[in-house]
Amino acid sequence: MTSGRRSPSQKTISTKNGKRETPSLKRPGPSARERKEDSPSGTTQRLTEDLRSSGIHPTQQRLRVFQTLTESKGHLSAEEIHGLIRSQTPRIGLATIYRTLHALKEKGLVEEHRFNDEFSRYEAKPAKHHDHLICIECGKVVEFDQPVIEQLQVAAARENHFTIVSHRLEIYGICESCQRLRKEHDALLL
Amino acid sequence: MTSGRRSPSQKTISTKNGKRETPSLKRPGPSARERKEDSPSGTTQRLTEDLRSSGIHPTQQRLRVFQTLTESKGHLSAEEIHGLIRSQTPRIGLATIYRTLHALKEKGLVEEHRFNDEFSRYEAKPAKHHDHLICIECGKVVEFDQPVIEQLQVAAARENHFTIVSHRLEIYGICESCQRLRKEHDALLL
DNA sequence: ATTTGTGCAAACAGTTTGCACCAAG
DNA sequence: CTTGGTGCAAACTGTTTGCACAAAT
Repeated sequence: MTSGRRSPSQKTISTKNGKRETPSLKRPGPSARERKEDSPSGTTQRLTEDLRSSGIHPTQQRLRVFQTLTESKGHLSAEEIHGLIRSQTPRIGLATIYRTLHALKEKGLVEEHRFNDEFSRYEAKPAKHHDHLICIECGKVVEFDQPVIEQLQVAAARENHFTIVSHRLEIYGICESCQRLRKEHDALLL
Repeated sequence: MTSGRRSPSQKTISTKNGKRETPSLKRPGPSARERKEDSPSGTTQRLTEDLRSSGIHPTQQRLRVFQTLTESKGHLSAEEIHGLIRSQTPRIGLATIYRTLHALKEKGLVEEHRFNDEFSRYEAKPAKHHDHLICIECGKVVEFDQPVIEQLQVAAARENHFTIVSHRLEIYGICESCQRLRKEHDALLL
């Protein structure tokens, strides 16, 4: 009971509505390739180049996904990314988001996280590795890094004859504002 | 394409077979409460007590789940637990496994893990916290503990004004035998 | 008789896939 | 024309839930 599965979408969209009625209104603009949209000028170019040099053909959609991840510095779910992009470019499929994320992840351009036991969240891979502090009340995620951890893991791995590929340290706790909320709440009960 | 989703069950059992045909063969034995089965003598008693003192009414099924987790020291998925129990006690539902795991987790008797990005795996909560070393080739999990990590996380949390509740450190790498396999494989290519 | 737990099947939610169509070389 | 990418809907998979029945008090 009270199984709190915070879901990004409230309900499954009843898949019974538009059954390929008008496959026409696909491309409103012109060639649709040189459009820079309304993003900060040079940024798009750089991202495009990043994709290309990673062997990912930079289509509009892929660029949008990558861009969304780099701009909003948070840890977004696939559906959140979908929603954000959709608000500007209506016709993009969730499947494309997933396919793109898969490719980006494979090429090392994004990282996938599964905090607590929720669905996957993605972030553009940062220059230097960092770990996460997650609030179990509100879900807030704070990044931090502790270079010493790197050495510790080497020791642990060596003892067990493992070759390290990566690591993941997540600290679960209660953030400052939630602590405050708790205190207020407790005060009311006394 | 090569989307490696290692699944504990190959296929969904086509839910079209037994539609409540014979709700009879439920309880083969006698009162079915005092049965110790074939487990090491005193063990069952202790586990029963553990459950009871945690406020979980110790039914046959719950006991079985808990017992399976404590005996097989590994990190089992719900379906694996189901399979193991089923081989001795045919009629137990997967839903019961999940409900029990949920209860056990809530009471702090088991821990849930989601290594890599697979399904959940469970382990009986050990006396002292430990972390995991996971082989990305074969999925083997080795436990280790690094008491120093405890201090580091305290520091990281304090800086960010978090109250620590728990942490999770997973190191992904390649285990000894898989390293050997790789070398052999590489040798063949030269 | 009341309460609690269970098995089963159906529902869910996140993710993946099959396919017809679109877009670029 | 060929190749690869996309949108859509359907399939899949791990997990949860509704419900009728069973077990224990």
